[in-house]
Amino acid sequence: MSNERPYARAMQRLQGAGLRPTRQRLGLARLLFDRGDRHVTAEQLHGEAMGDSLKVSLATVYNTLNQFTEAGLLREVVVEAGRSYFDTNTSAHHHFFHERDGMLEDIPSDHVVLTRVPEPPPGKKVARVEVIVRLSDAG
Amino acid sequence: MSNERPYARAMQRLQGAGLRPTRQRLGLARLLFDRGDRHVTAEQLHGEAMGDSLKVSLATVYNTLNQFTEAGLLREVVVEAGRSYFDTNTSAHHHFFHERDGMLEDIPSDHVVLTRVPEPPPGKKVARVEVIVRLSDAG
DNA sequence: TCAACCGTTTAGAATAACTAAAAACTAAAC
DNA sequence: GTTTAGTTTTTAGTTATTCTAAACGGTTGA
Repeated sequence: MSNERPYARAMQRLQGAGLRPTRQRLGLARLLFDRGDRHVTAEQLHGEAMGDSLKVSLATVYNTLNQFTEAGLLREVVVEAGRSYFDTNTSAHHHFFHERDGMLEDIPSDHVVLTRVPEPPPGKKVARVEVIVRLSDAG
Repeated sequence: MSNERPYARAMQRLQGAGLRPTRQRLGLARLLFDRGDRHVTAEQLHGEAMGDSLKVSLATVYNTLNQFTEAGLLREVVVEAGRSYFDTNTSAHHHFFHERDGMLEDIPSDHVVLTRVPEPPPGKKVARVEVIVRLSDAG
């Protein structure tokens, strides 16, 4: 149904977030959100955009990813020094991190149960609890 | 008792890790390990060294932190893009991260209980489970 | 319709964190 | 001491990310 208007969904997302639908943003939004849950780095996304003949600079990719994150369309996940992943799944969930190849993968939410969550210190509140399960090759 | 030989402990640690006890490494080890549990960045530690009139270059601080980490004396914790913390507590434990000022703090281990830990995918094993509780100012 | 204005967006330049390589130095072994 | 092997420093990258100034595009008024 949305074959005729491939940008319709991306457009809606941008409008909902109060971001102007520019060619670059639409293109990136489509790459990000029209392919199911994804975990991308800025570099990767830039590469995909090039391959998709969308002209964007890497800086714009960073700007866009940060704006999307700010707007709540993405979530930034930091697992390794010097590399940020952006996750299209913004609901509460956790991650496997494959140390060998640097891949990030969602953990189905019911597979982690935190029975006890620590009290925040006075004057502070818990913004988010993040669980990262680091995986290595089985011995 | 160790007042007379302030470097004795640091010396032992280095020897245990098979690292030559040079002036820089001894000085840094002392700053790191003789003050209880700490979470430092390379920049911070370099600053402390300077203040302690220990001549070390920033590159050496980075090298040393990485060597100590490799040797199991430290653990690297990544919570924010573009900044690594090194934790002198290498036992299994978790962290509060204060988003406002970028401070990292240990969570007493019995304050987090993971009832269910996810199965690793086939061919993989769990190397480590990391819980980060992000704190913001209470509304 | 056109032009002047003005906030927004973009992309190249700049910055910060970190690493690598080569030369200068130190510690330990003989 | 001299040699050797391991360390530190310096310098020069590299990489991820941010800054900024110029280009864009939409809006208003003529």
